[in-house]
Amino acid sequence: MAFSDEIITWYNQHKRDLPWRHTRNPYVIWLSEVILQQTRVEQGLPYFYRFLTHYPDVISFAGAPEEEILLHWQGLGYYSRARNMHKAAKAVVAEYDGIFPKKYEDLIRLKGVGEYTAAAVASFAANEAKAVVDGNVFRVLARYFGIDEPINSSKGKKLFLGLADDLLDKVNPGLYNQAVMEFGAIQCKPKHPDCANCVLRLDCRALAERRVNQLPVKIKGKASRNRYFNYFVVTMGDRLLMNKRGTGDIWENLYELPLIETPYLMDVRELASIQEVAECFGKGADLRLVAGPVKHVLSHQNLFAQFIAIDVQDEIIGKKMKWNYVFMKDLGTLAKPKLIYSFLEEYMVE
DNA sequence: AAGACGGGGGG
DNA sequence: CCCCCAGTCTT
Repeated sequence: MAFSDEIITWYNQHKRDLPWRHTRNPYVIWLSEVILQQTRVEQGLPYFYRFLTHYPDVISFAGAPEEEILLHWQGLGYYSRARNMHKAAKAVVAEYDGIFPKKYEDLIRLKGVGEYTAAAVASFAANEAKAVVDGNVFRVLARYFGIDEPINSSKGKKLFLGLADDLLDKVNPGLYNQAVMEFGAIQCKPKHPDCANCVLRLDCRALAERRVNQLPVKIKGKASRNRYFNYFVVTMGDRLLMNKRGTGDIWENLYELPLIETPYLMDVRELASIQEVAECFGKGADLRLVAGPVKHVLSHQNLFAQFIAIDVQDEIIGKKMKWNYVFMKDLGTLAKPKLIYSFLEEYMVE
C-alpha cells in the first residue's frame, strides 16, 4: 500500500475526536491552527473554546479591542500570535468583506499565517492540495526515510517540504494532512514511539537501521541569557501601580508591575542604593522583599524575579510615563504574563 | 541563516 | 536539566 494510504487507514482507526475536525469553516480552523502553533492540543483546547465563545466569527474578532484579545490569550504564550490574529481578522473584514479566505495564496498573506498554517486551513477547509509540514511531519518523514539532514536548516526545510509535496494524497489532501500529523503525535512520538506495533515498521528506514531515537536531527539554538527583574509593589489605597510593556522585548503590550532591571541579582539593601530606584521612588526608600527571587523560564531567557514592596510618600506619576495606578478590582481586566498574575494571585488576595 | 518569542509537560 | 510542542517574524 502507498505511504499515504497506510497513514490514512491508520488515521481512520486511531484518530482522536477533536472539535476543529468537525468543521470546514476556515475561520474556526484558522483559530485552532494559530492556537496550536508550538502548543500542545491539551493546552490549547480551553483557549479554542474560549475564543469561539467570545468571537464566534471573524467580524466579532476584528471588532474586539486588542487588550481584550490579549486578556483571553493570557497564559498561552507567544503573544504575537494574538496580536497578529487581530491584524489578520481586521484585514479579512477590510479586504474580503468579512468572508474568511480558503485559498492558500490568500491565507499566506495574513499576519501570523505562515506556510504551515496556510496549508492547514486551505487543505482542511477547501481540500486544497498543499502539504502541511509541522514538527510531526518532520519527524515522521525523517524516520521513515532515514534522513539525517537537520530539520531546522535551510537545506533540510527545502528537502522535507519537497518530500511532503510528493507524498501528499492529491485526492484527499485534507484528510492526509490530518492523518500524517496525528500519526506523528500518537504513533511516531518524539520519545518512545511504538515501533513494534507500527503499520510502517516494515518500510521504516530508521527502524531498520536502529536510528529511530536519533531522528530527526535538529541544530541546537543559542543558550538562554539570564535577566534580573525587580518588580515593585506600590499601593495607594485600593490601587496598585502597574506598567504597560512596550515593544522590542518580551510580553509586548502586556501589563506588569513597575520594573527595574539590574545586571545581576541584588538584595534589597543594594537595590535601595542604586540611582534608578532613587529616581523613581525617592532617596532612602524602605524596601521589603515580598517574594523571590523566583526563576521564570522563557524560550530564550531565564528570568530571576524579585517582588519588593515599597512605601512611597508622593503619588508616582510622570516619572515613568507608562506607570499608572490601577484599581485592584480592575486587575483582572489587564492581560498579564504568567509570572505576574501568579504573583498577584498569591500575594494580593484579601 | 540565525534569533526571538511563552508556557507546559515528559523523561 | 534537556527536549518537544499542528510556527512565524525579524534581522
